[in-house]
Amino acid sequence: MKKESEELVGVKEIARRANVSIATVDRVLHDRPGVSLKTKEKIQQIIKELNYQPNIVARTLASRKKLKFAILIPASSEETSYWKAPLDGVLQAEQELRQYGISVEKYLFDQNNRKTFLKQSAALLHQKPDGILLAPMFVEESNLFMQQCREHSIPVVFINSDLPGQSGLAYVGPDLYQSGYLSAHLISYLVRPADSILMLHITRELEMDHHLLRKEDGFRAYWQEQGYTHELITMHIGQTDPETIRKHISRQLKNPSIRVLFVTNSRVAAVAKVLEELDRTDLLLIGYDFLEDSIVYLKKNVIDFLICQKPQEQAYLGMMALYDKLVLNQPVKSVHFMPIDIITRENYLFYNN
Amino acid sequence: MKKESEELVGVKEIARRANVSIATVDRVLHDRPGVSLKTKEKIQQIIKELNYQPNIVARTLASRKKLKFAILIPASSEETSYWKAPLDGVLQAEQELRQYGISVEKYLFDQNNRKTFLKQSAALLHQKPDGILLAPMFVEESNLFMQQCREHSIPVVFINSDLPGQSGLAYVGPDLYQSGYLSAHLISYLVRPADSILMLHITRELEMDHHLLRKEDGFRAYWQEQGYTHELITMHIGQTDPETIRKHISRQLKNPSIRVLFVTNSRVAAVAKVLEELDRTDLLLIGYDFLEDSIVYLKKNVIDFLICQKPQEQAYLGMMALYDKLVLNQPVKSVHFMPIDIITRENYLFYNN
DNA sequence: CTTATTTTCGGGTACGTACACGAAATTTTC
DNA sequence: GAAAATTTCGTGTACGTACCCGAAAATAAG
Repeated sequence: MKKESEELVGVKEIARRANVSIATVDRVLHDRPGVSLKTKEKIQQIIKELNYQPNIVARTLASRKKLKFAILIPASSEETSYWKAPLDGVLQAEQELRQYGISVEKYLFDQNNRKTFLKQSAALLHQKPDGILLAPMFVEESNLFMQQCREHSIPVVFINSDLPGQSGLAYVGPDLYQSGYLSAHLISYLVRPADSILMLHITRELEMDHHLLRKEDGFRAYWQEQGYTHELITMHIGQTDPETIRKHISRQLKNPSIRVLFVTNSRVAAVAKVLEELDRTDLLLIGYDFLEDSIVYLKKNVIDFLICQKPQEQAYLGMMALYDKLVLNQPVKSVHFMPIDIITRENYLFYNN
Repeated sequence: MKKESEELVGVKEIARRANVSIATVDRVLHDRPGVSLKTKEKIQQIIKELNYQPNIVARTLASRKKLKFAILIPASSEETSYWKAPLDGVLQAEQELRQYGISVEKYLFDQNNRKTFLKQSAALLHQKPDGILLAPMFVEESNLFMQQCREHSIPVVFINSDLPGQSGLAYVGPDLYQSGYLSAHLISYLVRPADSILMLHITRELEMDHHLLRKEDGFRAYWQEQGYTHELITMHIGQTDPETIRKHISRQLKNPSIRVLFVTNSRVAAVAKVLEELDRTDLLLIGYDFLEDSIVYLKKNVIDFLICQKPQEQAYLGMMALYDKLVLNQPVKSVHFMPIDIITRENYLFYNN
């Protein structure tokens, strides 16, 4: 608890006290060679005494070396435009960071194709960026990637989902468990005693996206805590084309007790389309993310609730965390959970994705 | 959607194109006199064409005029040390903002005394700060204060509670309604069919802190939605000394059906003390805020849940919102809700206030 | 038309740090 | 011992903007 109220001192004052030039002080500050051990120690002593804090503004202005950030996230696709929002957040951050001399390299991969992840991650590392924003969709591949980042001491910020057991610089995204838990809570209002619930993981990756499973965990935890006895049918649809989805769902709906469908990602729009075609809009449908397609069905009463987690802000804040760390040299919150927003046809107009 | 990818241009480039000196360009940029209408228009035209964005870093470094922020929040008191956390957040922000040449004037008032608010707010305005962080504890007085701020065009950020019907620059704090709603949800797990619930507003101000009432609204909304029929006893204790609190509570506890106590602010510690003295720690107690006193009772099992809303971060983020607006000239989120954290004796050790 | 006044403008320095370059001091070499 | 090599250090400029001060141009006053 030493007093922080010392007047702002600069290199000039340090140089004056040490009877050297500011260039020498600067060399010590950056641990550059060309300073005798004796004067180096003297200067370090004075720096400590004065609790010198470099002026970041001046440093940024004068600094020649420009930082380079890189992002590695899925591309927005036909299947889902979800990833457009995070990309927008990145662009917003890029806009603001440009005047600090920071450039942003964008590497997008196909979230249904691990190979593209590997390829893009290799290309990214080849650029030797100073900081990375990563959506770790594939656990194994991401772990390998993190390994390499650690070797190059490049800080990594996760968004959208965490990487279990990996310590990046920070995670900015939903509390997936809570998110599933909350969905369960919502659904508990809608469900009647004898109803069954169909939980749908729609993703092409065989080893299901780990974050979907964490949502399921949260969901089941709530259900168990409440002691509910409704039948809970989990289903993984590995093909994401409309026909396959339609086929699987219509088969399941032969079970007349199913009255609630819970889709664990943004593919809820595809399910809504199917329900509409099957003329089963009487079913209750809950899913994720604020996509245009989904909003259409929300308006039409096919989708009942959407749960959103500010994807754009996730990416924006993730980029800013890199800036805080690498430019301002500030400590960064290691976990930043986004709010869990509930969207209905009553409030979607006011929602800010 | 014009492309933003233009190279970064500075005043120098503008001056070159306009065949004038950078000083003249600067005068136009700051709307200072001494430029003929003709050249002024020419320069403005070029500025627009180039989509010139001033370099904030250089601007901050060169700027002579230092910004002054001011805060107007309750002082930490004997009654509750709650307000220590927001003050810490302010200090943290001050530390970071100092190198941008920003100073922070602190005005603290007694949250039990409207007069001190008036006095301090007058003193504050006399300083003519460039931005204000306000905890609007007293509705009427705060409205008056906001009026004056508007006249001087000083942006104001609210923390802790919003000011209904007033439009400040931003609000950073809890969603009070949701907070009460969540409390109700928590309590619904604890309560048994025949139990009564005692809701306690402990505050000296006659017109109860409006934010307590909003918590009550949220609470009652949940209760109603669920169709619960438990007796819900609301009580306002206007004296905050231990004896009065003890007297009121022990009187109420004559009612044997009361099994759950919900305290709508940090005075839950005082209630816990009473329950301990009365040897009624069997009662369930839920309250607000992560204060040392309360944690003691949480550990001792007298308090069952605490609900916290990151008071330190509220203030920190509020200050940074002023910085974003006034220095970076960036748009600011008008509402920033804090997470609603649930603290128990199992997880309090890991909580970051 | 000359002088005084006002308007318009440019040169130059400052902000605090980074770093190139060359000068001075020291050490090494023969 | 001097010359060469090396180490150590200071001077000066740059980053992009703000703003002082004085010069030049335009206008007004006599």
